Amino acid sequence: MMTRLLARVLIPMPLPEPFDYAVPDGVQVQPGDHVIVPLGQRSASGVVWATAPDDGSRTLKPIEMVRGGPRLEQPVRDFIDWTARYLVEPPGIILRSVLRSPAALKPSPVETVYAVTGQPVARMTPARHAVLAALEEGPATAAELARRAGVSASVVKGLAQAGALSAREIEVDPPFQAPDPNRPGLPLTALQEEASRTLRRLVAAGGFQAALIDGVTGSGKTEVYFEAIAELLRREPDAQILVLLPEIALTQSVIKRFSDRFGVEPARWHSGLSDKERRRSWREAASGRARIVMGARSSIFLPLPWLRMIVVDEEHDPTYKQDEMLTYNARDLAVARSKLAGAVSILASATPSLESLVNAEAGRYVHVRLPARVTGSVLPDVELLDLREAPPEKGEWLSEPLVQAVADTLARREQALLYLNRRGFAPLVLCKACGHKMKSPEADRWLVEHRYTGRLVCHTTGFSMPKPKHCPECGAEDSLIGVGPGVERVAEEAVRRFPDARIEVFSSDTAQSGEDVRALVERMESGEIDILVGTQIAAKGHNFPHLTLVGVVDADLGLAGGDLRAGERTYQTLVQAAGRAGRADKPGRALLQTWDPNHQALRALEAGDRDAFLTTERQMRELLKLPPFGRLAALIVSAPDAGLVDEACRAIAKAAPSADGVDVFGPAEPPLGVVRGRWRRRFLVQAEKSVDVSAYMRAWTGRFKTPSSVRVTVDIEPYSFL
DNA sequence: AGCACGCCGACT
DNA sequence: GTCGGCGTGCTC
Repeated sequence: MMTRLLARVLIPMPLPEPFDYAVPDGVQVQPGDHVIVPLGQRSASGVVWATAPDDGSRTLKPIEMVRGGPRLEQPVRDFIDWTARYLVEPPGIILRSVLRSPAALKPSPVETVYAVTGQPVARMTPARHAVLAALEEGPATAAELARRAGVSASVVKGLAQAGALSAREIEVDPPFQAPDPNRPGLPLTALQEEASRTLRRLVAAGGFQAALIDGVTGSGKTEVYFEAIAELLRREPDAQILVLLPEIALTQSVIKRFSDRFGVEPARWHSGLSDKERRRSWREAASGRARIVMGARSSIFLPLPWLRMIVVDEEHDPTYKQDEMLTYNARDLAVARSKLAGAVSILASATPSLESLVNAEAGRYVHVRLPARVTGSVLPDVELLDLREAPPEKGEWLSEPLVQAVADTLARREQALLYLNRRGFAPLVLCKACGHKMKSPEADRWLVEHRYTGRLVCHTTGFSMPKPKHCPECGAEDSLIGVGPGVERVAEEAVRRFPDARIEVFSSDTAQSGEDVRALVERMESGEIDILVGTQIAAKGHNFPHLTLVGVVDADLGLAGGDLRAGERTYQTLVQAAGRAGRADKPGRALLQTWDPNHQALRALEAGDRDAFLTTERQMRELLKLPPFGRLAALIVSAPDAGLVDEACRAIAKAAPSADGVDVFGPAEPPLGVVRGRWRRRFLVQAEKSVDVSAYMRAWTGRFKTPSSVRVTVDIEPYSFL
């Protein structure tokens, strides 16, 4: 008597748990298999999570069919389960993040390509000749050859029939080549060699290990973790390695360095991939054939069955934290995933997060320090410019000492960067007649004036409108004026001050694609630009050999506000911006304009004393039991009107479980009180380190019900909270 | 997430 | 009289 089986199937939808289905006779399924199952009135795709004997106590619908495609292996399924619990989400939501390319479950489509056989052609015609000439560029499909030769595809077929061409089936999405760990890398300095030896030992030890590479900009962190990758590939040629990078703009240079070191292109993964690239990367990753994947934060969800190492480059970068759709921090998930898979985690940064530093100090992470710059040049001199002593003219933003420093730099035929983390022309537009402030219709935010496009733009929602001629409040004509500086206005001032200099603006508005960024970076490298006025995007990872002066227009920006990490983030950004100056053989200078020259973060930067800054920052967090010395979570409630959200919040507040070592604050109005027509409120949960906040949030969200128009989301370890 | 069911307003 | 709005609930 054969015992019947049931399969627990996880469906990529917000269902609370996997659903049970009968396994039909003669059908074989294993955990990880992709299946089609009936769900209500329709069919859904899902993944077998477990199988068990079916005792027949319930009538189950049968599995409709087993699909092919790379099975989701145990470590991947464990990661999905763990992440769902940690983020307080239904597991199906995490599965949906993993199955980002449904087309990749099918094998790659094939196409027929033709190559010359060398056999002489009996009847040569001009058309046939053209095709043979076109083949000098290499084998191609009939359609492609016909296009190249300007003839019809039947000429190609005819040549194949005559034996002059051979036909071969190839995969449209070809596998990635295996990287070669034994190619010589760049020569390492003694310090890099020592760091790389530490990491190689870590790899050799096997199992879960975490390391923090803590090295100043230009110290060669990349080369050091490349050696750890090489060591792993020498030991386990089938191992998979995931390299997380903060954003696409940066991946170009790192990918190039990777290709130079390992002789092949890595698989790539980010939101900008075409369907075809996405399908190829996903399939190759999931099948285990792609050894190296380099990608943005969402690649933490790729199904990598033989994952042995995760590198998180620029681990402190706030873009690892995603706040839309699913709220997660890819860096935290990376460490957890390594632990589950018995893999190595390598976090790298010039300005590590306090969380990682504390982990390193406590011995949970191996601390690898790289103090020197590879090129031998030192970090720039950092000087604070006290704006109280030398205030700029009204309506201007560059103080006299900064202007003088730029002039000196230009006189030496070197380059200057003016850094201001504000896009557009002016961050606020108000009516000089009535004082009305132009606000976004969908969010409680100021509209930013963009003069290049002549529009007012909301940087939160993307809303934009032409700048109106009349004030919408009082009707006064031409009364709307931009207040405060953005990069466009600073560039305008720079043009006024330095009419002969070649000045360009570098922001996400002027460089929208990776292509634009590359072109701008090239112009800067080749010396076609004298003064670059840039936002955050200009402060990251580019190597400009002739850049010797960085002027930070507003070093105070970002120090205000109730963000826990504001000081840390400002410090990190300023170190990065300052680190742009003087990379090759020329020493650099960084001038920071500030109204508050006694601020700790700025003083520490001026003294080049990271430890002093970190020590006070650390003490503050320890005292207040904030991360990493305590835990935080937020509960965000939103609804289409204010009354509804307040009513829901009253019920939610009442449902908060009381627990030892847990304090609940709120509801408060978050910085973005209204987003896309939805009113928002936020509860903040502060707990002791030993408390499982995810479990607490799960218990809480299970204890109230809200109408369908009210949305409740959980944010574990929120980044900004006010 | 989808999809059905259900209970109230303006239409051939 | 019905068509259709979207609020509520269920899907193994």
